[in-house]
Amino acid sequence: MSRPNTSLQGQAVSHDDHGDLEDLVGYNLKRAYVIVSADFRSTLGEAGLAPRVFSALALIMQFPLITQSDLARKLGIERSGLVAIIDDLEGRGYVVRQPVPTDRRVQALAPTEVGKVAYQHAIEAVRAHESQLLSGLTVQETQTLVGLLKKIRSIGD
Amino acid sequence: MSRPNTSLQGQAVSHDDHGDLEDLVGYNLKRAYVIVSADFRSTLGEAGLAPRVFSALALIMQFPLITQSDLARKLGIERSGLVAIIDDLEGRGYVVRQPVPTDRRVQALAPTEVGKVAYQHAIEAVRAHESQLLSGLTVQETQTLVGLLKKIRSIGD
DNA sequence: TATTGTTTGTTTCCCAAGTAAACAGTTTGG
DNA sequence: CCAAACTGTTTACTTGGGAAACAAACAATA
Repeated sequence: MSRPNTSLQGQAVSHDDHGDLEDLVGYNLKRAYVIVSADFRSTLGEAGLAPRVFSALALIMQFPLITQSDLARKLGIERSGLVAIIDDLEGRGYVVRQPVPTDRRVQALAPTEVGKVAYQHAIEAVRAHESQLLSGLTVQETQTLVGLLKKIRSIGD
Repeated sequence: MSRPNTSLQGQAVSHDDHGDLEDLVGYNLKRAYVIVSADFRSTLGEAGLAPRVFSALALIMQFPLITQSDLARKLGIERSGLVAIIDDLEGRGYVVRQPVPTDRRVQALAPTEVGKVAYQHAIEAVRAHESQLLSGLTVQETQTLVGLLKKIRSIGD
């Protein structure tokens, strides 16, 4: 309980007082995420795609005819939550739900032509804004950051 | 529109197809945050402090007698949102709202003795779990990560 | 064939986190 | 002194997401 530090890494803990929170990965992760996602929203504007809708569209572009269940798995959310996202995309005419003859339970998700060009515009805008937001970081630093984040992501199988 | 890349950094974009999302900082940030915050919640358990409540407590420990407005500013949330958080902490007996004679609008936040020991236990548990969750990263890498995240945080003034 | 178990998309209900707007009480600056 | 600004708070709203239930469809096995 009051044993100071028996961690694997024997991290020195450096117990000054710039505050405990500043050393926690989770806290910094959240604060940084808030900033980046706010930038994302302002990029795609008022009636633009929400982050999760954009992510879904991106994965549909990458894996055309993917199933809703598979997509939910890739996104790390529940199938039930995906319904509204696909409704959104279908409502914009970016995606269609196509019946699959070989398995009448599933509906494959296919991007429309409109969806394709809309996505291209979106991804360009997002990339541009993101690289401008992160202009305080070198390309090296950004790559390092992404690499480390992926390393964390890989923990979750 | 179809201009490939006019970004400040001239990042090579490497347009293979491992998917656009994987290169976006925002996406990786979010996915990583989900994992770390899930770990946080499992650390503090069912009836434990929510992340934001923990953060508030940590800042109250660091800045005793801080004002609710100041705390909200430090946390980057609205004053209105902080009310429920302080209600939570006060309900647990970890914190008290103390009237301040010199300014009768404000109520200074002070940790109780119970709050202090509860916080010590919590921060130790959080640190232990976090360093175990991130045992796939070297100490160096973790420090680098935190440094880069702080750099992003510093963008938001 | 009939039955049992599983998967898919969906609906409905719920919850957590956070913002925006309004408000009364209280400073504070011109 | 009075208007402007600030404090904590309530209420209503939005967003992102999970849990449970369900009918339709499929798979496997008796």
